[in-house]
Amino acid sequence: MIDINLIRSNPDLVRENIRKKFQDYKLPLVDEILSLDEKKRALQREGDERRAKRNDFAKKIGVLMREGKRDEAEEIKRLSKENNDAVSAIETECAEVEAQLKKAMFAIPNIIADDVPLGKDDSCNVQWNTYLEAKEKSFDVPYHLDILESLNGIDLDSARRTSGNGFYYLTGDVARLHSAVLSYARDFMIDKGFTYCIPPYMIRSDVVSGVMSFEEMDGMMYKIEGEDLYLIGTSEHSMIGRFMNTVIDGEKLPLTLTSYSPCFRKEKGAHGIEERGIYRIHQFEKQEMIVVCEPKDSDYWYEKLWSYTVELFVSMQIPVRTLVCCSGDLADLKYKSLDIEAWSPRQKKYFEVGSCSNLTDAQARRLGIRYKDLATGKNAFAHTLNNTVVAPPRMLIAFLENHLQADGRVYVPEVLRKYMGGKEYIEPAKKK
RNA sequence: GCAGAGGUGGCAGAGUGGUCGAAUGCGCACGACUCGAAAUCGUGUUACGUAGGAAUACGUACGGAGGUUCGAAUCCUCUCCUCUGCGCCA
Repeated sequence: MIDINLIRSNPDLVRENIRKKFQDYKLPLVDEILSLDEKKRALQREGDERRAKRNDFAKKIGVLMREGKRDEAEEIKRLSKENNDAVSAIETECAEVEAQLKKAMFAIPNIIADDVPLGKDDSCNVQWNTYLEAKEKSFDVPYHLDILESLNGIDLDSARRTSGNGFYYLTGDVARLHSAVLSYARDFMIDKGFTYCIPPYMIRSDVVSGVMSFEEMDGMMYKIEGEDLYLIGTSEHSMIGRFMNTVIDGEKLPLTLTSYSPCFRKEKGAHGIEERGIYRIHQFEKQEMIVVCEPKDSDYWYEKLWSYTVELFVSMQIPVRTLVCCSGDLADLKYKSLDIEAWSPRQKKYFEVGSCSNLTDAQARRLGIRYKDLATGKNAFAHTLNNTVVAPPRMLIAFLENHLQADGRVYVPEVLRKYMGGKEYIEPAKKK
Protein backbone atom coordinates (compact mmCIF):
# COMPACT_ATOMS: atom_id res chain seq x y z
CA MET A 1 0.00 0.00 0.00
CA ILE A 2 1.39 3.37 -0.95
CA ASP A 3 1.06 6.67 0.91
CA ILE A 4 -2.19 8.39 -0.01
CA ASN A 5 -0.35 11.69 0.19
CA LEU A 6 1.57 10.65 -2.90
CA ILE A 7 -1.68 10.26 -4.83
CA ARG A 8 -2.88 13.62 -3.57
CA SER A 9 0.32 15.43 -4.40
CA ASN A 10 1.54 13.57 -7.47
CA PRO A 11 -1.17 11.49 -9.11
CA ASP A 12 0.69 11.49 -12.43
CA LEU A 13 3.63 9.69 -10.91
CA VAL A 14 1.27 7.03 -9.60
CA ARG A 15 -0.41 6.72 -13.00
CA GLU A 16 2.94 6.45 -14.73
CA ASN A 17 3.91 3.69 -12.32
CA ILE A 18 0.69 1.80 -13.08
CA ARG A 19 1.43 2.04 -16.81
CA LYS A 20 4.96 0.79 -16.26
CA LYS A 21 3.45 -2.29 -14.68
CA PHE A 22 1.05 -2.82 -17.59
CA GLN A 23 -1.95 -2.48 -15.32
CA ASP A 24 -3.72 0.21 -17.32
CA TYR A 25 -7.09 -1.12 -16.20
CA LYS A 26 -6.21 0.29 -12.77
CA LEU A 27 -5.75 3.85 -14.04
CA PRO A 28 -9.32 4.92 -13.20
CA LEU A 29 -8.62 3.96 -9.59
CA VAL A 30 -6.44 7.03 -9.16
CA ASP A 31 -9.29 9.45 -9.80
CA GLU A 32 -11.62 7.24 -7.84
CA ILE A 33 -9.29 7.42 -4.87
CA LEU A 34 -8.95 11.18 -5.14
CA SER A 35 -12.69 11.66 -5.06
CA LEU A 36 -13.24 9.08 -2.32
CA ASP A 37 -10.50 10.71 -0.28
CA GLU A 38 -12.11 14.09 -0.59
CA LYS A 39 -15.46 12.63 0.32
CA LYS A 40 -13.98 10.88 3.32
CA ARG A 41 -12.35 14.02 4.61
CA ALA A 42 -15.55 16.01 4.18
CA LEU A 43 -17.44 13.36 6.12
CA GLN A 44 -14.82 13.34 8.80
CA ARG A 45 -15.02 17.11 9.23
CA GLU A 46 -18.78 16.93 9.47
CA GLY A 47 -18.61 13.98 11.85
CA ASP A 48 -16.03 15.72 14.04
CA GLU A 49 -18.27 18.75 14.34
CA ARG A 50 -21.24 16.60 15.26
CA ARG A 51 -19.23 14.63 17.78
CA ALA A 52 -17.90 17.84 19.31
CA LYS A 53 -21.52 18.89 19.69
CA ARG A 54 -22.39 15.57 21.32
CA ASN A 55 -19.58 15.99 23.85
CA ASP A 56 -20.78 19.50 24.51
CA PHE A 57 -24.37 18.41 25.13
CA ALA A 58 -23.25 15.62 27.42
CA LYS A 59 -21.22 18.01 29.51
CA LYS A 60 -24.09 20.45 29.78
CA ILE A 61 -26.47 17.70 30.85
CA GLY A 62 -24.00 16.65 33.51
CA VAL A 63 -23.86 20.16 34.92
CA LEU A 64 -27.65 20.63 34.80
CA MET A 65 -28.29 17.31 36.49
CA ARG A 66 -25.97 18.22 39.31
CA GLU A 67 -27.76 21.53 39.72
CA GLY A 68 -31.06 19.68 39.74
CA LYS A 69 -32.40 21.42 36.64
CA ARG A 70 -34.24 18.37 35.38
CA ASP A 71 -36.43 20.01 32.75
CA GLU A 72 -33.61 21.86 31.05
CA ALA A 73 -31.58 18.67 30.99
CA GLU A 74 -34.41 16.79 29.33
CA GLU A 75 -34.63 19.40 26.62
CA ILE A 76 -30.94 19.10 25.83
CA LYS A 77 -31.23 15.34 25.88
CA ARG A 78 -33.78 15.61 23.14
CA LEU A 79 -31.48 17.83 21.07
CA SER A 80 -28.61 15.48 21.72
CA LYS A 81 -30.58 12.49 20.51
CA GLU A 82 -31.34 14.27 17.27
CA ASN A 83 -27.70 15.11 16.88
CA ASN A 84 -26.71 11.52 17.61
CA ASP A 85 -28.91 10.23 14.81
CA ALA A 86 -26.99 12.48 12.45
CA VAL A 87 -23.71 11.22 13.91
CA SER A 88 -24.54 7.59 13.26
CA ALA A 89 -25.70 8.35 9.73
CA ILE A 90 -22.41 10.11 9.01
CA GLU A 91 -20.40 7.37 10.67
CA THR A 92 -22.08 4.69 8.61
CA GLU A 93 -21.46 6.57 5.40
CA CYS A 94 -17.89 7.34 6.40
CA ALA A 95 -17.18 3.68 7.13
CA GLU A 96 -18.48 2.75 3.69
CA VAL A 97 -16.35 5.35 1.97
CA GLU A 98 -13.32 4.26 3.97
CA ALA A 99 -13.83 0.63 3.01
CA GLN A 100 -14.04 1.56 -0.68
CA LEU A 101 -10.99 3.74 -0.35
CA LYS A 102 -9.00 1.03 1.36
CA LYS A 103 -9.93 -1.50 -1.29
CA ALA A 104 -8.83 0.85 -4.03
CA MET A 105 -5.63 1.71 -2.19
CA PHE A 106 -4.73 -1.96 -1.84
CA ALA A 107 -4.98 -2.32 -5.60
CA ILE A 108 -2.52 0.51 -6.30
CA PRO A 109 0.92 -1.04 -6.82
CA ASN A 110 3.96 0.13 -4.91
CA ILE A 111 6.13 2.61 -6.79
CA ILE A 112 8.82 0.53 -8.47
CA ALA A 113 12.52 1.31 -8.49
CA ASP A 114 13.89 3.35 -11.38
CA ASP A 115 16.16 0.54 -12.47
CA VAL A 116 13.42 -2.09 -12.75
CA PRO A 117 13.35 -3.22 -16.40
CA LEU A 118 10.03 -2.63 -18.11
CA GLY A 119 8.21 -5.67 -19.38
CA LYS A 120 4.84 -7.31 -19.44
CA ASP A 121 5.58 -10.67 -17.84
CA ASP A 122 8.30 -13.07 -16.70
CA SER A 123 9.56 -13.50 -20.26
CA CYS A 124 10.97 -9.98 -19.94
CA ASN A 125 12.96 -10.66 -16.79
CA VAL A 126 16.59 -9.82 -17.29
CA GLN A 127 19.56 -11.99 -16.46
CA TRP A 128 21.88 -9.95 -14.32
CA ASN A 129 24.83 -12.19 -13.69
CA THR A 130 25.94 -15.80 -13.48
CA TYR A 131 28.08 -17.43 -10.86
CA LEU A 132 30.16 -20.57 -11.43
CA GLU A 133 30.25 -22.09 -14.86
CA ALA A 134 27.04 -23.85 -15.89
CA LYS A 135 28.63 -27.03 -17.13
CA GLU A 136 26.92 -29.76 -19.05
CA LYS A 137 27.48 -33.29 -17.84
CA SER A 138 29.25 -35.95 -19.88
CA PHE A 139 26.28 -38.24 -19.30
CA ASP A 140 22.52 -37.89 -19.39
CA VAL A 141 21.27 -36.50 -16.11
CA PRO A 142 18.10 -38.30 -15.06
CA TYR A 143 14.96 -36.66 -13.71
CA HIS A 144 15.45 -35.78 -10.04
CA LEU A 145 12.98 -38.44 -8.89
CA ASP A 146 15.08 -41.11 -10.55
CA ILE A 147 18.20 -39.84 -8.84
CA LEU A 148 16.38 -39.81 -5.50
CA GLU A 149 15.17 -43.34 -6.06
CA SER A 150 18.62 -44.53 -7.04
CA LEU A 151 19.83 -43.23 -3.67
CA ASN A 152 16.93 -44.88 -1.85
CA GLY A 153 16.09 -41.39 -0.73
CA ILE A 154 12.38 -41.01 -1.41
CA ASP A 155 9.10 -42.80 -0.90
CA LEU A 156 6.28 -41.10 -2.73
CA ASP A 157 3.96 -44.12 -2.85
CA SER A 158 3.59 -44.23 0.91
CA ALA A 159 3.24 -40.46 1.10
CA ARG A 160 0.36 -40.61 -1.37
CA ARG A 161 -1.35 -43.15 0.84
CA THR A 162 -0.83 -41.26 4.08
CA SER A 163 -1.21 -37.71 2.85
CA GLY A 164 -1.95 -37.59 -0.86
CA ASN A 165 -0.21 -36.07 -3.82
CA GLY A 166 2.31 -33.36 -3.08
CA PHE A 167 3.86 -35.00 -0.03
CA TYR A 168 6.96 -37.12 0.34
CA TYR A 169 9.04 -39.23 2.63
CA LEU A 170 12.73 -38.44 2.38
CA THR A 171 14.87 -41.25 3.72
CA GLY A 172 18.42 -42.09 4.66
CA ASP A 173 21.26 -39.94 3.38
CA VAL A 174 18.93 -37.78 1.32
CA ALA A 175 16.93 -36.86 4.42
CA ARG A 176 20.20 -36.20 6.17
CA LEU A 177 21.37 -34.05 3.27
CA HIS A 178 18.11 -32.10 3.51
CA SER A 179 18.80 -31.33 7.16
CA ALA A 180 22.48 -30.70 6.44
CA VAL A 181 21.64 -28.01 3.89
CA LEU A 182 19.32 -26.28 6.33
CA SER A 183 21.80 -26.49 9.19
CA TYR A 184 24.58 -25.16 7.00
CA ALA A 185 22.37 -22.33 5.72
CA ARG A 186 21.39 -21.46 9.27
CA ASP A 187 25.01 -21.28 10.41
CA PHE A 188 25.97 -19.38 7.27
CA MET A 189 23.45 -16.65 8.09
CA ILE A 190 24.36 -16.58 11.76
CA ASP A 191 27.96 -15.99 10.63
CA LYS A 192 26.69 -13.05 8.58
CA GLY A 193 25.39 -11.52 11.79
CA PHE A 194 21.75 -12.48 11.44
CA THR A 195 19.69 -13.55 14.44
CA TYR A 196 18.36 -17.05 14.16
CA CYS A 197 14.67 -17.37 14.87
CA ILE A 198 12.13 -20.17 14.99
CA PRO A 199 8.67 -18.66 14.57
CA PRO A 200 5.15 -20.01 15.09
CA TYR A 201 4.06 -22.31 12.28
CA MET A 202 0.45 -21.30 12.65
CA ILE A 203 -0.96 -17.79 12.61
CA ARG A 204 -4.32 -16.17 13.18
CA SER A 205 -6.60 -14.97 10.42
CA ASP A 206 -5.99 -11.29 11.15
CA VAL A 207 -2.28 -11.81 10.55
CA VAL A 208 -2.98 -13.82 7.40
CA SER A 209 -5.20 -11.12 5.94
CA GLY A 210 -2.54 -8.58 6.84
CA VAL A 211 0.22 -10.31 4.93
CA MET A 212 -1.70 -11.36 1.82
CA SER A 213 -4.77 -10.73 -0.28
CA PHE A 214 -7.86 -12.88 -0.07
CA GLU A 215 -7.06 -14.52 -3.41
CA GLU A 216 -3.56 -15.45 -2.29
CA MET A 217 -4.93 -16.77 0.96
CA ASP A 218 -7.48 -18.92 -0.79
CA GLY A 219 -4.86 -20.35 -3.12
CA MET A 220 -2.21 -21.01 -0.51
CA MET A 221 -3.27 -21.29 3.11
CA TYR A 222 -4.40 -24.37 4.99
CA LYS A 223 -6.89 -23.64 7.76
CA ILE A 224 -7.00 -25.58 11.01
CA GLU A 225 -10.49 -26.90 11.55
CA GLY A 226 -12.36 -25.39 14.47
CA GLU A 227 -9.62 -22.89 15.25
CA ASP A 228 -8.79 -19.42 14.08
CA LEU A 229 -5.42 -20.65 12.85
CA TYR A 230 -3.70 -21.18 9.51
CA LEU A 231 -0.53 -23.10 8.66
CA ILE A 232 2.09 -20.65 7.44
CA GLY A 233 3.06 -20.69 3.77
CA THR A 234 6.46 -19.22 4.62
CA SER A 235 8.08 -18.04 7.81
CA GLU A 236 7.86 -14.52 6.41
CA HIS A 237 4.20 -14.63 7.45
CA SER A 238 4.91 -15.07 11.12
CA MET A 239 8.18 -13.14 11.04
CA ILE A 240 6.61 -10.02 9.59
CA GLY A 241 3.40 -10.56 11.55
CA ARG A 242 5.57 -10.32 14.61
CA PHE A 243 5.91 -6.57 14.05
CA MET A 244 2.33 -5.86 13.04
CA ASN A 245 0.98 -2.69 14.63
CA THR A 246 4.09 -2.02 16.63
CA VAL A 247 6.54 0.83 16.92
CA ILE A 248 10.12 -0.41 16.93
CA ASP A 249 12.75 1.52 18.84
CA GLY A 250 14.93 3.16 16.17
CA GLU A 251 18.07 2.04 17.98
CA LYS A 252 17.15 -1.57 17.34
CA LEU A 253 17.16 -1.15 13.56
CA PRO A 254 18.15 -2.78 11.35
CA LEU A 255 16.58 -6.04 12.43
CA THR A 256 18.43 -8.74 10.53
CA LEU A 257 16.75 -12.06 11.10
CA THR A 258 17.03 -15.51 9.67
CA SER A 259 14.17 -17.86 10.32
CA TYR A 260 13.55 -21.53 9.80
CA SER A 261 10.15 -23.06 9.28
CA PRO A 262 8.26 -25.71 7.42
CA CYS A 263 6.00 -24.14 4.81
CA PHE A 264 2.57 -25.39 3.82
CA ARG A 265 0.94 -24.45 0.56
CA LYS A 266 -2.18 -25.62 -1.21
CA GLU A 267 -0.66 -24.76 -4.60
CA LYS A 268 -4.09 -24.59 -6.18
CA GLY A 269 -3.93 -25.02 -9.92
CA ALA A 270 -0.39 -26.39 -10.03
CA HIS A 271 0.37 -29.04 -12.65
CA GLY A 272 2.73 -29.96 -15.50
CA ILE A 273 5.39 -32.52 -16.22
CA GLU A 274 8.21 -30.52 -14.67
CA GLU A 275 6.25 -30.44 -11.48
CA ARG A 276 6.23 -34.20 -10.98
CA GLY A 277 8.33 -35.06 -7.94
CA ILE A 278 9.46 -32.58 -5.35
CA TYR A 279 9.50 -29.37 -7.38
CA ARG A 280 6.08 -28.14 -6.33
CA ILE A 281 4.79 -29.67 -3.11
CA HIS A 282 2.41 -28.96 -0.26
CA GLN A 283 5.07 -29.09 2.41
CA PHE A 284 8.66 -27.97 2.31
CA GLU A 285 11.18 -26.34 4.58
CA LYS A 286 12.84 -23.02 4.22
CA GLN A 287 15.52 -20.88 5.74
CA GLU A 288 14.52 -17.28 5.20
CA MET A 289 16.04 -13.88 5.82
CA ILE A 290 14.08 -10.84 6.90
CA VAL A 291 15.28 -7.29 7.32
CA VAL A 292 13.38 -4.42 8.89
CA CYS A 293 15.33 -1.20 8.49
CA GLU A 294 15.18 2.55 8.11
CA PRO A 295 14.14 3.74 4.64
CA LYS A 296 17.59 5.04 3.79
CA ASP A 297 19.11 1.58 4.31
CA SER A 298 16.81 -0.65 2.30
CA ASP A 299 18.74 -0.37 -0.98
CA TYR A 300 21.90 -1.42 0.82
CA TRP A 301 20.26 -4.41 2.44
CA TYR A 302 18.62 -5.51 -0.78
CA GLU A 303 22.03 -5.91 -2.43
CA LYS A 304 23.39 -7.65 0.64
CA LEU A 305 20.54 -10.10 0.90
CA TRP A 306 20.61 -11.54 -2.57
CA SER A 307 24.39 -11.67 -2.58
CA TYR A 308 24.30 -13.83 0.55
CA THR A 309 22.15 -16.41 -1.22
CA VAL A 310 24.47 -16.40 -4.20
CA GLU A 311 27.44 -16.85 -1.90
CA LEU A 312 25.73 -19.75 -0.17
CA PHE A 313 25.01 -21.60 -3.41
CA VAL A 314 28.47 -20.96 -4.75
CA SER A 315 29.95 -22.37 -1.55
CA MET A 316 27.98 -25.55 -2.25
CA GLN A 317 29.35 -25.46 -5.81
CA ILE A 318 25.98 -25.04 -7.45
CA PRO A 319 25.99 -22.65 -10.43
CA VAL A 320 23.37 -19.91 -10.13
CA ARG A 321 22.30 -16.81 -11.94
CA THR A 322 20.48 -13.72 -10.83
CA LEU A 323 17.43 -12.60 -12.71
CA VAL A 324 16.00 -9.14 -12.31
CA CYS A 325 12.25 -9.16 -12.11
CA CYS A 326 10.63 -6.88 -14.68
CA SER A 327 7.89 -4.37 -13.92
CA GLY A 328 4.99 -6.52 -15.09
CA ASP A 329 6.14 -9.59 -13.17
CA LEU A 330 6.66 -7.67 -9.93
CA ALA A 331 4.06 -8.25 -7.23
CA ASP A 332 2.15 -5.10 -6.31
CA LEU A 333 3.79 -4.71 -2.91
CA LYS A 334 7.33 -4.83 -4.29
CA TYR A 335 9.71 -2.00 -5.09
CA LYS A 336 12.13 -4.37 -6.75
CA SER A 337 12.81 -8.05 -6.75
CA LEU A 338 15.44 -10.48 -7.96
CA ASP A 339 15.20 -14.22 -8.43
CA ILE A 340 18.04 -16.57 -7.75
CA GLU A 341 18.01 -19.47 -10.17
CA ALA A 342 20.07 -22.63 -9.96
CA TRP A 343 21.49 -24.46 -12.96
CA SER A 344 19.81 -27.67 -14.03
CA PRO A 345 22.23 -29.80 -16.06
CA ARG A 346 19.32 -32.02 -17.07
CA GLN A 347 17.11 -29.28 -18.48
CA LYS A 348 20.13 -27.22 -19.49
CA LYS A 349 18.54 -24.14 -18.06
CA TYR A 350 18.18 -22.32 -14.78
CA PHE A 351 15.20 -22.68 -12.42
CA GLU A 352 14.07 -20.60 -9.48
CA VAL A 353 15.34 -21.46 -6.02
CA GLY A 354 14.86 -18.16 -4.26
CA SER A 355 13.53 -14.66 -4.49
CA CYS A 356 14.77 -11.45 -2.90
CA SER A 357 12.46 -8.46 -2.48
CA ASN A 358 12.56 -4.93 -1.22
CA LEU A 359 9.02 -3.88 -0.31
CA THR A 360 10.07 -0.42 0.87
CA ASP A 361 7.33 0.90 3.16
CA ALA A 362 4.39 -0.70 1.31
CA GLN A 363 4.18 -3.79 3.50
CA ALA A 364 4.96 -1.77 6.63
CA ARG A 365 2.21 0.73 5.89
CA ARG A 366 -0.26 -2.06 5.32
CA LEU A 367 0.70 -3.83 8.54
CA GLY A 368 1.45 -0.82 10.72
CA ILE A 369 5.14 -1.57 11.18
CA ARG A 370 6.70 1.66 12.37
CA TYR A 371 9.87 2.76 14.08
CA LYS A 372 10.75 5.73 16.22
CA ASP A 373 13.16 7.87 14.23
CA LEU A 374 16.12 8.72 16.42
CA ALA A 375 16.81 12.07 14.81
CA THR A 376 13.28 13.49 14.75
CA GLY A 377 11.67 11.50 17.57
CA LYS A 378 8.78 10.86 15.19
CA ASN A 379 7.24 7.56 14.22
CA ALA A 380 7.70 6.51 10.61
CA PHE A 381 7.05 3.44 8.54
CA ALA A 382 10.00 1.07 8.32
CA HIS A 383 11.19 -0.67 5.18
CA THR A 384 10.92 -4.43 4.98
CA LEU A 385 12.83 -6.92 2.86
CA ASN A 386 12.82 -10.67 2.56
CA ASN A 387 14.84 -13.26 0.77
CA THR A 388 15.11 -17.01 0.55
CA VAL A 389 18.29 -18.41 2.00
CA VAL A 390 17.51 -21.90 0.85
CA ALA A 391 14.37 -23.99 0.45
CA PRO A 392 14.77 -27.76 0.29
CA PRO A 393 13.63 -30.10 -0.99
CA ARG A 394 13.31 -28.03 -4.17
CA MET A 395 16.86 -26.93 -3.76
CA LEU A 396 17.91 -30.60 -3.59
CA ILE A 397 16.93 -30.96 -7.24
CA ALA A 398 19.70 -28.58 -8.19
CA PHE A 399 22.02 -30.19 -5.71
CA LEU A 400 21.51 -33.73 -6.97
CA GLU A 401 21.64 -32.84 -10.64
CA ASN A 402 24.82 -30.84 -10.27
CA HIS A 403 26.65 -33.22 -7.98
CA LEU A 404 25.65 -36.51 -9.56
CA GLN A 405 28.66 -38.44 -10.83
CA ALA A 406 28.80 -40.77 -13.82
CA ASP A 407 28.97 -43.73 -11.44
CA GLY A 408 25.74 -42.77 -9.70
CA ARG A 409 27.31 -41.35 -6.57
CA VAL A 410 26.45 -37.83 -5.40
CA TYR A 411 29.26 -35.54 -4.39
CA VAL A 412 29.01 -33.74 -1.04
CA PRO A 413 30.76 -30.35 -1.09
CA GLU A 414 33.27 -29.66 1.66
CA VAL A 415 31.07 -27.15 3.52
CA LEU A 416 28.33 -29.71 4.09
CA ARG A 417 30.45 -32.62 5.22
CA LYS A 418 30.48 -31.78 8.87
CA TYR A 419 26.70 -32.06 8.78
CA MET A 420 26.93 -35.35 6.85
CA GLY A 421 29.16 -37.33 9.15
CA GLY A 422 32.19 -36.49 7.07
CA LYS A 423 30.88 -38.21 3.93
CA GLU A 424 32.37 -37.11 0.63
CA TYR A 425 29.84 -39.02 -1.45
CA ILE A 426 26.32 -40.31 -1.07
CA GLU A 427 26.36 -43.84 -2.42
CA PRO A 428 23.62 -45.23 -4.67
CA ALA A 429 21.56 -48.11 -3.31
CA LYS A 430 22.76 -51.55 -4.31
CA LYS A 431 20.78 -53.01 -7.17
CA LYS A 432 19.08 -56.28 -6.24
C1' G B 1 -9.04 -27.98 29.87
C1' C B 2 -11.22 -26.16 34.85
C1' A B 3 -11.34 -22.30 38.79
C1' G B 4 -9.90 -17.47 40.50
C1' A B 5 -7.48 -12.61 39.59
C1' G B 6 -6.27 -9.10 36.10
C1' G B 7 -5.36 -6.15 31.19
C1' U B 8 -5.23 1.88 31.91
C1' G B 9 0.39 6.54 29.08
C1' G B 10 7.83 4.57 28.06
C1' C B 11 7.34 1.87 33.11
C1' A B 12 4.78 1.36 37.91
C1' G B 13 -0.05 2.47 39.39
C1' A B 14 -4.97 5.42 40.85
C1' G B 15 -9.60 5.87 38.81
C1' U B 16 -16.25 1.77 39.19
C1' G B 17 -21.43 6.44 34.85
C1' G B 18 -20.54 13.13 33.87
C1' U B 19 -15.56 19.18 33.13
C1' C B 20 -10.83 11.90 32.66
C1' G B 21 -6.40 11.89 27.79
C1' A B 22 -6.75 10.19 32.52
C1' A B 23 -4.17 11.42 39.86
C1' U B 24 0.53 10.13 41.84
C1' G B 25 5.44 8.16 41.41
C1' C B 26 9.53 6.74 38.20
C1' G B 27 11.77 7.67 33.63
C1' C B 28 12.86 11.20 29.74
C1' A B 29 13.66 16.49 27.68
C1' C B 30 14.56 21.57 28.61
C1' G B 31 15.48 25.44 32.17
C1' A B 32 17.05 27.40 37.20
C1' C B 33 20.61 26.68 41.17
C1' U B 34 26.19 24.95 40.86
C1' C B 35 33.10 25.86 39.17
C1' G B 36 30.87 21.06 37.67
C1' A B 37 27.73 17.13 39.36
C1' A B 38 24.18 15.00 42.78
C1' A B 39 20.07 16.65 45.36
C1' U B 40 16.26 20.32 44.85
C1' C B 41 12.82 23.51 42.21
C1' G B 42 10.17 24.91 37.60
C1' U B 43 8.28 23.67 32.71
C1' G B 44 7.22 20.05 29.34
C1' U B 45 6.54 14.85 27.93
C1' U B 46 0.86 9.30 24.04
C1' A B 47 -0.59 8.00 19.21
C1' C B 48 -3.52 8.56 14.92
C1' G B 49 -6.86 11.53 11.83
C1' U B 50 -8.90 16.39 10.01
C1' A B 51 -8.12 21.81 9.35
C1' G B 52 -3.86 25.30 9.45
C1' G B 53 2.36 28.07 7.24
C1' A B 54 2.61 27.58 12.39
C1' A B 55 1.06 28.20 17.32
C1' U B 56 -3.17 25.60 17.85
C1' A B 57 -8.25 23.71 17.43
C1' C B 58 -11.52 19.65 16.90
C1' G B 59 -12.18 14.39 16.71
C1' U B 60 -10.81 9.24 17.93
C1' A B 61 -8.29 5.71 21.07
C1' C B 62 -8.03 2.94 28.53
C1' G B 63 -6.39 -5.33 25.11
C1' G B 64 -10.12 -6.19 20.71
C1' A B 65 -15.33 -6.31 18.80
C1' G B 66 -20.39 -5.22 19.79
C1' G B 67 -24.29 -3.24 23.16
C1' U B 68 -26.89 0.04 27.04
C1' U B 69 -26.91 5.62 27.88
C1' C B 70 -27.80 12.42 26.49
C1' G B 71 -22.82 10.80 28.32
C1' A B 72 -18.63 4.68 29.23
C1' A B 73 -11.79 3.53 31.42
C1' U B 74 -16.17 2.74 34.66
C1' C B 75 -22.39 -1.15 33.31
C1' C B 76 -23.70 -5.65 29.87
C1' U B 77 -22.28 -9.55 25.97
C1' C B 78 -18.64 -11.97 23.15
C1' U B 79 -13.48 -12.52 22.29
C1' C B 80 -8.04 -12.33 22.89
C1' C B 81 -4.05 -12.12 26.21
C1' U B 82 -1.46 -12.38 31.12
C1' C B 83 -0.91 -14.19 36.20
C1' U B 84 -2.08 -17.89 40.27
C1' G B 85 -3.89 -22.78 41.61
C1' C B 86 -5.54 -27.62 39.79
C1' G B 87 -5.56 -31.06 35.73
C1' C B 88 -3.10 -32.92 31.27
C1' C B 89 1.32 -33.36 28.39
C1' A B 90 5.80 -33.96 24.61
